[in-house]
Amino acid sequence: MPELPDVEVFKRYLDSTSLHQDIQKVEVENTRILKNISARQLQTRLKGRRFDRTSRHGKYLFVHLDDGQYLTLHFGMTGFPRYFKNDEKEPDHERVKVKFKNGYQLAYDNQRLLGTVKMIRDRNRFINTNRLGPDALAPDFDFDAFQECLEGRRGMIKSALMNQEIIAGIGNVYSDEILFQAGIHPKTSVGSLDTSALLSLYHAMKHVLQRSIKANADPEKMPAGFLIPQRHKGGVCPNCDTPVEKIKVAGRSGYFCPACQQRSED
DNA sequence: ACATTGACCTGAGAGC
DNA sequence: TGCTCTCAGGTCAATG
Repeated sequence: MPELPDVEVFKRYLDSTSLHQDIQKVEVENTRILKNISARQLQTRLKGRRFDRTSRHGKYLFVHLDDGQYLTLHFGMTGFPRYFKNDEKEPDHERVKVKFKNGYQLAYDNQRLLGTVKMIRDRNRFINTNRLGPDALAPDFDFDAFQECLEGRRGMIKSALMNQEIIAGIGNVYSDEILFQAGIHPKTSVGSLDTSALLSLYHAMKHVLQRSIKANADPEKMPAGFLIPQRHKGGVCPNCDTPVEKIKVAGRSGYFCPACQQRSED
């Protein structure tokens, strides 16, 4: 699902396909995906412009326009971008198409309609009003900042990792992987983690996210020793072959290895 | 102020 | 075959 590594891969995809081209027109197939803007307004604000560069914060992708605006994309659970020639076969669930003068288009595909396409003028304001925490991979998000974010939290660590107000970018799948690499049970309460546990959690977070981007966020290309390819019924721990267990944490299905991720007293 | 739960949304897959 | 049920999971509003 589009979490930080997936969105980073999308970002690089846009960088290598969609920058510096004149936008000819915009077609909106489903307006539900648009949040603060009508289809007509979106067209007006994009037509004749170009994409200069992109940036990412957590699971949000910002496409910087040449006039200072930002096309802001969130992919929900099933969203992805695709750049292709106008006469090629379209993806199944195109919601918004940005057509360039060169005969190609950038399509926003999203089966389940839970994502958003917005136009904004102030990136920092957007991050503040949406109460997004620091991006998990931001260089200045160091261990001290990480520790500070989790201070005073009472819930379960898996929920905290997935909370975008605390840290931006981690969702259900990668929170499982991070906890697995750190050897921490998903239901461990945040307050019961000591400094050494927090330290291994922090390093696991950075390592898992960076390594996953390198693997193109593709489960089949994940390094040996990753849990992600085993996140299903019948999966086994890559370290000890113990069958993985599935539990509900805050309404989400979490997978973990009951042998490698023992629950400490809390 | 914080944590948890249910609704939103669509299609795949299970079970009968 | 075809129907119904469950599940997937990011976010937000409602509730605890």
